[in-house]
Amino acid sequence: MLSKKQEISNCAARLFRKKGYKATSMRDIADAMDMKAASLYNHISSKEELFSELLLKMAKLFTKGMEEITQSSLSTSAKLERLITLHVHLTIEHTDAISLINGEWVHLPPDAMKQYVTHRDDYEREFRTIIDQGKQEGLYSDIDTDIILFSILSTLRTLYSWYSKNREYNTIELENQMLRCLLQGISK
Amino acid sequence: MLSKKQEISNCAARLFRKKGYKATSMRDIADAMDMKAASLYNHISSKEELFSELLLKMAKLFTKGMEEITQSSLSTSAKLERLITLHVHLTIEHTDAISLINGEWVHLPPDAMKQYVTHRDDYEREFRTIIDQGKQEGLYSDIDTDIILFSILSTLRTLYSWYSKNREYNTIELENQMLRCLLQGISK
DNA sequence: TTCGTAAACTAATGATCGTTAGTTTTGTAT
DNA sequence: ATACAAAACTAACGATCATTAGTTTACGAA
Repeated sequence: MLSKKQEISNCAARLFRKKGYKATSMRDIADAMDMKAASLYNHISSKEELFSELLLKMAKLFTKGMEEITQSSLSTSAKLERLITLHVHLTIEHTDAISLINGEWVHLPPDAMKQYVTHRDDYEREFRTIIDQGKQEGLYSDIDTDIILFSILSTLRTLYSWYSKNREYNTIELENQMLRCLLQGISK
Repeated sequence: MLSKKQEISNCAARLFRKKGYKATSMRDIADAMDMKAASLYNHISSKEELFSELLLKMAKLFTKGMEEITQSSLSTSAKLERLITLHVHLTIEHTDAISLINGEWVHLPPDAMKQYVTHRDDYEREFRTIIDQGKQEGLYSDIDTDIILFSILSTLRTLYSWYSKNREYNTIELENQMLRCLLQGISK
């Protein structure tokens, strides 16, 4: 049984994704919850906080996943593979909330924005370190590290969109295809 | 010398990208143009139309580029390469406007939305056809065509973001790196 | 049954939004 | 200089927004 606050949060995530944060009114959320807008404030403190908590929760999940991977004794190539499956899993479990990390994060209030950007920059820096390490080990081609990073991340960050239209896809098979596509490329 | 309307359009694109369509007020645009909001209406007819024209202009540029490629006598692999360089060129020339195609298009009014989605779906269908053709010719691996398409498109559609932080990057070198990254993958 | 609290409601507030009406300024052609 | 149109301005409109205040309802513990 989900708490009412959690229900509201899930509901808001779905609407924020569909209509955007600014275009989603508290009345929209209330309607979807079958309540009046004012009643929402018995459970949440503001629209901004509702939104910030959603995004920061996702940022922390990524940070935590990254920590576990970097602190492991896995090989470099296995670390990169784990990063990819981390994205796949979080996408499947939090499809709506994860959709907000691409564009809607700009609507974060200043304080949450700072925290969010810190999480994001840290994450990208550690991701880049793993790619660089792999290049040093001779695993990867000499394409610009930033381009590799951007290419992989943009695919992983947009996966929610593709997944929403292909929910029946087998999870393990999806992981497998993503790994092949991102690591080996499409050419034979 | 740009027309005032074109100046407003460029200005709006920049603000829509930075703050989002809904969060950008006519007063914001007017401030950036050093005018009063009401004066904008001597040049444009509404905020919605300003936005719709921006997005439909981009959609049509992609449709036109795709037409030229599919109707050419290039080899399948050359067609795919041309598609990638088409994205690179349009990204460089219309960085702000192109940023709107990822998420902000949901704010299009119904009529423009229909046109936009038609352009987009047509484009993706033709893109998919080229990938399938390449697979038949034995050029590409047997990864799910939809996953290949989604992976390439999400990278190309997010290029504007990376390019904004790396404007000094040599265009030809950028194209080259994108081609290698998207076609051959990162593994050695 | 009664009491107390959690959570719903109605109603209203001030702010901001896109847009219009009406007026004044600016610049150009005669 | 005069006339005219383009384009700026001020002021205001009705709508919608997030949020608050005050009130009523629902419900479990005593």
